[in-house]
Amino acid sequence: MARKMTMGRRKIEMKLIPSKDARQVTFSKRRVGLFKKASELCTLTGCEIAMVVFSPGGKAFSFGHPCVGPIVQRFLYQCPMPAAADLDPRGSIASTLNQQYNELCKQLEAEKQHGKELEESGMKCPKPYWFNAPIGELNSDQLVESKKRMGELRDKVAQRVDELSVVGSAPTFATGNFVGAIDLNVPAVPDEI
Amino acid sequence: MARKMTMGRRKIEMKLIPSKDARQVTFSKRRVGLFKKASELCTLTGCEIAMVVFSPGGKAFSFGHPCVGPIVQRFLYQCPMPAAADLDPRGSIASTLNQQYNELCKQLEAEKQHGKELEESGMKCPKPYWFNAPIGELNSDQLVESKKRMGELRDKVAQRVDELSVVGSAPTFATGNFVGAIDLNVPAVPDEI
DNA sequence: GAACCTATTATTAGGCG
DNA sequence: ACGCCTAATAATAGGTT
Repeated sequence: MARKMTMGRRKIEMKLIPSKDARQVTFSKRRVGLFKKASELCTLTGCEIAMVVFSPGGKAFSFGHPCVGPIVQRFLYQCPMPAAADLDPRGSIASTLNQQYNELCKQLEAEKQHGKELEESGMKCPKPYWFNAPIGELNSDQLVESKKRMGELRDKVAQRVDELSVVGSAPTFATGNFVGAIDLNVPAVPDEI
Repeated sequence: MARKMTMGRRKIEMKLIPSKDARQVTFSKRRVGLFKKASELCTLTGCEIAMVVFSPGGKAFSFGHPCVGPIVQRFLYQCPMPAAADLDPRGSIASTLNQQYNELCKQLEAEKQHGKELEESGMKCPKPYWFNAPIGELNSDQLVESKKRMGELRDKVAQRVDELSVVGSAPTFATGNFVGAIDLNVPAVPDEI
């Protein structure tokens, strides 16, 4: 009876891998797996995916089906055009943004879930007015939450300003030169990782 | 002895799923799996990922860590782009806000790693704000008004972010990212101004 | 659609060359 | 870095609710 040749796969904690070296190994392996999953999703369902990954070392990888640029472009500038809005004033913008919002909720939930195994905080934060709460009265968790929500709000404000600016004036670089090449498993920036 | 309750997982051909219905099911399941994989890669290795997915039905989903826009911009332009100012006349302000936002993202990530994030005190789904109305439905006066109020809100957010930054720990991250029109965090129900 | 279920397949952590 | 190996974990096809 042959002895076990390897220890086999082992469960790992879902936190930043301490060893920089092991981190790189895991990154390489999992990046391939991630791209493969994306590729499979495309062929199975015919969807379109654009993905950009910056390694811990700052090296860029990208996956695109059919290619990164157009998809990103379509995502970023989906409906700000008045003409497009006229075609579907409500559905287009609302439904798309709504999907994205739901996704955000999912991500938040997932991350909350991860925090469950750690301490609990029993904090209450009963505020419809978290926005105006005196900072001095916030505890640690509330502070964190407040930061997060301010960040989200900031993001939305930025987007809204952009949208309003575009509508209010002429769209600028919507047709500019984007990266149109098909990048598949190819580092965009040759550099050390 | 209980009989087999299900057929279990079965191998499938790696080609476009014929049934439109089954395709949608597979898309939904695998999209979640893909995003989870991406999330894990981020937490394990500290990398940054931006992903945009258009479902076979044309709906947009996105994943970003810490957020989609800056990563995409960084990929497309590698450095701060001058043309971005065209999108927003108040470029400097937006730039400052964006930088602060990136700092907050980093801080949040760091604190999350410490396991200090948790709690779901009702911030799962932020209430819709007055500025959620689809731009396509706004008339000229509403646009002007909306712009004005967004400006005010932006200033308030900036102030708030400053306050939180001072209270929080030291920020890091020095990349000159620039935010365009970004995804995520858009309240579900459109409202009127 | 989403959530749960379970048998099965797919992925991968840890080693080693 | 790349590939190979293996045992163990993770994802998921097909169902049901």
